[in-house]
Amino acid sequence: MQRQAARAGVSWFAVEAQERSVKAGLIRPCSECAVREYSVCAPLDPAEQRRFTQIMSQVEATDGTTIFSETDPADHVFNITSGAVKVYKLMADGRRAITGFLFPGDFLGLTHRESYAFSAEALSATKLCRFPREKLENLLEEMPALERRLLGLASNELAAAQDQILLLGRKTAKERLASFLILLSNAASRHGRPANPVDLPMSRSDIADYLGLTIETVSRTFTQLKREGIVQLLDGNRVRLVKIDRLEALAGVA
Amino acid sequence: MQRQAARAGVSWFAVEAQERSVKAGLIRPCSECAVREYSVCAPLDPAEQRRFTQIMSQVEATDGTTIFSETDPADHVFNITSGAVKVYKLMADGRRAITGFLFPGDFLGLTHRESYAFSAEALSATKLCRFPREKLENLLEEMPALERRLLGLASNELAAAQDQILLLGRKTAKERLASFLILLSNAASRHGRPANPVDLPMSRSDIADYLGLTIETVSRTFTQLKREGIVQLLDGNRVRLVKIDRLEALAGVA
DNA sequence: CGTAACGTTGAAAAGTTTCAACGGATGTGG
DNA sequence: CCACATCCGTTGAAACTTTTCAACGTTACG
Repeated sequence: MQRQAARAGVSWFAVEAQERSVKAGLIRPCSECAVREYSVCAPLDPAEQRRFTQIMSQVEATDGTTIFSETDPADHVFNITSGAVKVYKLMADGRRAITGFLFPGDFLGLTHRESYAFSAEALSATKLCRFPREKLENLLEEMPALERRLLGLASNELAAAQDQILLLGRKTAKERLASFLILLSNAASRHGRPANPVDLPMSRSDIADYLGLTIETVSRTFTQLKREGIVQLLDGNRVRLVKIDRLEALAGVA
Repeated sequence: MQRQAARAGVSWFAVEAQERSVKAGLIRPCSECAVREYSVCAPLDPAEQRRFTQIMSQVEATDGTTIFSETDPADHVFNITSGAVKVYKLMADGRRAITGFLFPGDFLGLTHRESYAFSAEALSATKLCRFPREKLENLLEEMPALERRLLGLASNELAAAQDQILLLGRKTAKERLASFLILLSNAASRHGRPANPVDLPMSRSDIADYLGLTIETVSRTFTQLKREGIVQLLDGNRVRLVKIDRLEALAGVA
């Protein structure tokens, strides 16, 4: 009856991220923030890009730092510059579902609600660009191209969420893990990192809460894939995908 | 190993929905389409609303009609006028996950991809307003207020998807059904329909594929809730929520 | 009125979880 | 520098929830 609650201690302390307000004269080129690098403001002209970067400040979070909690007022939108972030929802008894992992270039906190309905925590040392929501919305009124871009990002997130719903609703543990490894591999190559020995910056507990399983099942399924020669577990939390076709078949070509 | 495949025959035949192209002189007031009624074009002035309705045509679908399939090119966006729609994804072996149920006022098919990555099927007699995607996008360039509205809708959909991820990843069968009944009840009242004897326009099979369960488990869980006096099963596929506080507790106040 | 589709119920089977123990890595304090 | 505690991942065995297989009753419909 009582399902497993999150075992990892959850960091509830407030954000302690360093904040360095960016003076007009000190704004680094856009590549400092992920905004240009990942073509978020590609549709903008230089003057617009400048206005965009002027309302932003930079924030840092170390491993385990809570960036915001579900109940916090949704005052800011973030764009990840470096590092990795997990996004999750909690139940009253501590059960947790990780709804996604975010990497450089991804937006975080886009919502039209009073409060974020989810929490975000850094997986590793992470840098983010932070935009006051109100100022961003004012800017969007003048820059429809940027708004279109955000709408596109939101629709991609929605497609990813639907894939996750299929995974959680209908896939076996083995299929879930296979899907996860392929997802991570694709995300890595999309961000210019090695796709094959894929890096797992998150713990088994995080993987379990992402796949709707327990850490034991995740562990057992890893060893199962290993025994079948489908993957190799390397040190440094990396996994070599040996039989990618087998993995893809298991994942249902996700 | 082999999980249950969808048992219901899936309609793969092409859309046979009647299409009545709307001549300029014949455009009914916006209330005919859900656009004004649900304030989609509230931010628009009358002239803009008129342009908006001019690119739209009306489509009807009967119970079980496939509106589009996952592989279809994403040429149109729909807005539901009346009826109900289920949105789902299929695996190669027929396993199915219903990612959502849509009701009048909801948008359908908003994506920035080549093809819809999901299928949509009418649950009952349904009327939709159909917008050619290209024309809609052209219009959006001139009407940023409408775009902001769509972004808001997308972010709501995303929040709903995350709730569903928590449900599928971490809730028990009983909690899932409780969450589902409360969700339907809230959706009904939001659309001006009775909230308490809540109407279930979908089959047990649909509910099962939405909750990541089997039809048998859904059925057993219904009788369990009935035995505990939490709900009453009425005829006409309606359910009376007797102990709403118990239901909400089970759902985790979703 | 018969047939098919849908929903319910029972019993056995399966997959996953829970409980428990162990090993390795990491970090801290004596 | 080592003893010790802690955290994380792995593995085993039992327990449990849900699924699978099967049968039956009801409803809808030709």
